Amino acid sequence: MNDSTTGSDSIQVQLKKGALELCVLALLSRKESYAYEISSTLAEAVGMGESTIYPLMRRMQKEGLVQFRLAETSTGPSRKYYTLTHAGRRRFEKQRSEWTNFMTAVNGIVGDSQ
Amino acid sequence: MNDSTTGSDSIQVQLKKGALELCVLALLSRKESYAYEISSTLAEAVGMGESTIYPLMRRMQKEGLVQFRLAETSTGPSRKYYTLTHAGRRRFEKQRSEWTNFMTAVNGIVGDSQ
DNA sequence: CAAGGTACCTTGCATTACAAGGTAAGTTGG
DNA sequence: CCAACTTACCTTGTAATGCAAGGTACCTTG
Repeated sequence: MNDSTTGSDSIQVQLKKGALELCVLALLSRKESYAYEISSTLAEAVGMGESTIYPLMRRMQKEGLVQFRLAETSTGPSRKYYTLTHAGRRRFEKQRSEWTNFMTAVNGIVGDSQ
Repeated sequence: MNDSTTGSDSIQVQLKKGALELCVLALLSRKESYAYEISSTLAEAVGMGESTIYPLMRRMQKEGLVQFRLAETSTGPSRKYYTLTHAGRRRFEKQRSEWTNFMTAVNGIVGDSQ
C-alpha cells in the first residue's frame, strides 16, 4: 500500500527485480517448494546462484508474498516449504503481465530490425 | 581487459545489463542515432530514464561497440551520432540470441503454470 | 533578453546478484 | 566413532547499474 515502492510500476524495475521473482512466484504457484530446490531449478534454467535465493525468499516473505512451514526429511536438515499467499498470487499475475509487456516491447525493438 | 568482466556469459548479467544494451544495439543496427533520441524511444518502449543513456553510451564506446561523429543541427546543440562497430554488430547478434534463450527459459517456467 | 525546447553531462543513492565462506543434519565407508 | 559427502540452511562484502536530481550549453521565438 501505498508503499512508496518507488513507483513500482516502471518496467525497469521489473527487468531487474522481476524476472527472478517472477520465476519463483511461478514455481510456487504450481507447488510448494523450498529454497534449495527452487534455486536448483532456476540455476539450470536461468543461471541463478544459490546465494541469491535466500535473501530473495526473505524479501518476499517480508513483503507478505510467501509463507513457510518447516518439514523434517530423511535426507538432511529440515526444509522450509514455501507457499504463495493471496498477495503472492496477485503479485504473480501482475508480474506475469508486466513480463509479457516488457517482452513484447523488447521484441518489437529487437525483432523488427529486419 | 577483455572481459575479466566477471564471467560475463551468465544470463543473469544479461538480464540486467543486456536488455537495455540490446535495445540500444538493435536501434543502432537499423540507423545511426544520438543518445537523446535513443533515450526518448526507449523511454516510451521500456521506461528508460534519460540519465541512464549517457553512462551506457560511454560504456559501450569504451568497449568498442559504438563510435560517433559530431553533427551540427539547426534546432539545438550538436549531436553525437552513434553507429555500431563490427564488434557492436557481433555483440548485437550474441545478445539477441541470449535474449531469446532467456525469454524462452522464463516463458517455460512462467507459461507452463497453466 | 527571457522563455522554452533540444541535447549534452555528472553526482549520489539505492538496489541487488553473486562469490566466498559458514553452520548443521543426515548418510556411508573405514 | 570419525571422516567425507550431500543436502539445506544462512551471512557478509563487493561490484554493477538504473535513476532522480541537478547542471551546462545551444538555438529559436516573442
